[in-house]
Amino acid sequence: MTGVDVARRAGVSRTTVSYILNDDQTQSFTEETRARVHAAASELGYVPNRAARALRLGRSSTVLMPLPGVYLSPLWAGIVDATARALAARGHALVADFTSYGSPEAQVEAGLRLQPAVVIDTMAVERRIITMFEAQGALVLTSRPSLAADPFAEPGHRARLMQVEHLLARGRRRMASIGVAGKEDESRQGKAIEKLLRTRCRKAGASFEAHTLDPADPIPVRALVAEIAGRVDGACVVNDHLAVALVSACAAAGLRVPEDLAIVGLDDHPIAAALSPTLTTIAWDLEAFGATIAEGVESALAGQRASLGVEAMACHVVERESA
Amino acid sequence: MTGVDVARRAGVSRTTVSYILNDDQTQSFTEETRARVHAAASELGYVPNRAARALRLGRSSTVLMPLPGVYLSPLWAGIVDATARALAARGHALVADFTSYGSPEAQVEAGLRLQPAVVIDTMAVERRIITMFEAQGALVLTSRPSLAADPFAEPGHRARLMQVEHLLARGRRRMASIGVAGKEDESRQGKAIEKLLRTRCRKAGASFEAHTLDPADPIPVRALVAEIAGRVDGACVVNDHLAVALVSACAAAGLRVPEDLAIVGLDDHPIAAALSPTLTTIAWDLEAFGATIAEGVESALAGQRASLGVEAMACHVVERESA
DNA sequence: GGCTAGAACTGAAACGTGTCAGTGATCAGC
DNA sequence: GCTGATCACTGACACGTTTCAGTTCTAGCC
Repeated sequence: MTGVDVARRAGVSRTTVSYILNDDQTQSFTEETRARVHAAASELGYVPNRAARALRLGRSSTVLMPLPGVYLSPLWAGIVDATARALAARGHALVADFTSYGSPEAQVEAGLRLQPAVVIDTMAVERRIITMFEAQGALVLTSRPSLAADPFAEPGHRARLMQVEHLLARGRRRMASIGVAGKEDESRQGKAIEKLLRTRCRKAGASFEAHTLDPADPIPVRALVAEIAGRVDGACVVNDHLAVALVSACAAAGLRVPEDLAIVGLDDHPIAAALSPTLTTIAWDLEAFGATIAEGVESALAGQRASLGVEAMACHVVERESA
Repeated sequence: MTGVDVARRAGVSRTTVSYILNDDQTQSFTEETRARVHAAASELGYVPNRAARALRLGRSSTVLMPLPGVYLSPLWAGIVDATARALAARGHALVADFTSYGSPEAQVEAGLRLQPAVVIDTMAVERRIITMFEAQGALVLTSRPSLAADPFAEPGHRARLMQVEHLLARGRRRMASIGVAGKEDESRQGKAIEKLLRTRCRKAGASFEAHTLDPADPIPVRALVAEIAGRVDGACVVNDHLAVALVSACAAAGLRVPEDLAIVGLDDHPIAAALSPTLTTIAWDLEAFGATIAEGVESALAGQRASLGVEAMACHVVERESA
């Protein structure tokens, strides 16, 4: 089923078919011709050949999202899900590459093999990878500039603050923030968030302490529980993965949740709802985020150097048993 | 950088470049010409245009793996990771589609938009979706036939059996199997596995009972713990998600793990290692699996109706604190 | 020397699009 | 009644690749 078949069926030239199906505004056709072409196309189940179109236009309709190493988090799966649907509605195909090819070079090579029209930089990957994509001539849509402009618009900050607000509203006044001991980028972010939360606690007359942990190792989590038991009554944790480990360590240490220690997680990981006690957490509203990315892709393709407005990523408290 | 540039630089025709770079066995060239062409290609950093090649060949080099709704499991991320790397080594690009488009129709439409050379049926999606891909003319590589031929070669069976063996070896003689209340396909599999485990327990002189749960709801997990407390001393759970919920419910009920109840999970979810007590589980060896899929893709493209030998997916016990 | 076989290479035609540069009508304006 | 503009539509080319069907040249054979 090609454009020729549609043209023959509608009794027009292939050129006409192309103009009409692409809704070219510079051309004019009678309403009757338009209808005939559309009818013929849908009767024949015509779908434009992707390869031919890409060849002619010099770019594919593929949008690439490199995300190596973040697959542990259902949050990212949710982001990808929402983005893919928003892009699909506009005729683009999102390819999320979670694969860990080993080296950044291999990652970029594998990504470039798809010859994507746009590469989305979600800040989840090393900056170096993005730079390499740009060096190879890929069109990159980034969220970094807007973050630099106003770091506190960053969703991570708002979500963590929401945790503290929830704990304060529940009467907790001896607060701890628990993060992961991460890479440079993350820990810089971590410092900024810590400062934000500390300020908020001080304003509320609450004490505040910050801790960082290696999420792969349960031993420090247990040590932390022993350390803060009795001293702290509210903990906001950087993600649900770590929060689950914390809840579990509390149970093992005989610390009651939420009576002795209220715990709020982040991301609404599916396991959070299955835990005993069930985990109170912050969930993301991803639909709007996906739509924002799709818009960014459109304007990037239109030639404007657009950046992502991640401010659009809202969140809300999911109140369960742990806080 | 096109084939024309390479040809000009090497002083040969475009045709020659194509034959040599594709290593066409039906043509002959002097070693010297071959070397010149390869040199020119690498000096210019020539990469064949994917769209042009797809247009000419009538198929892309994209391999699609539809996986809607399984993103909760890091297991699948691991499978995709291994498969993508194996395929990348052979010049294919794997696209794993985790997106939940709502309807199977939308899923298939989005998948077809990529015009993949091969669609991989991993049994994670509804059979109906696969049928629709086939109806649209896609080349489907399936693992179902081989399973039908010998269901007990299926990895799920071997892994569950391994759980029971581990518990038996630890002296447990009052066994429970805990699965999820799932869809038709899964529950049929569930019955087969249940039978297998029951037989094994009987042979060892151990008691056996089977339970199924809704993984999204913690209440039945707690009810189950209350029910089996004191009666059962070993539990093998269908996945780590549910196993984490179980460990957590035991702690809340005051049941000691592993002393009162030993628990073995499945999949080696990253949270399993962070729990208190850490979760003993079964981990998959995914590298070989990825290679098997890549081979299947090659032979499917070569025209042989190949099926996947999922028997290649081996597994092993990861012994931690819970059993 | 004439003939064939093969080696080494090339010209040209597709694959299905998008789009520029037309073409023949019709129509308003003077 | 001519001109120029507008409408409705089309012919033909280009995108970069693969591959069929040659073409030239050399070597081997009787």
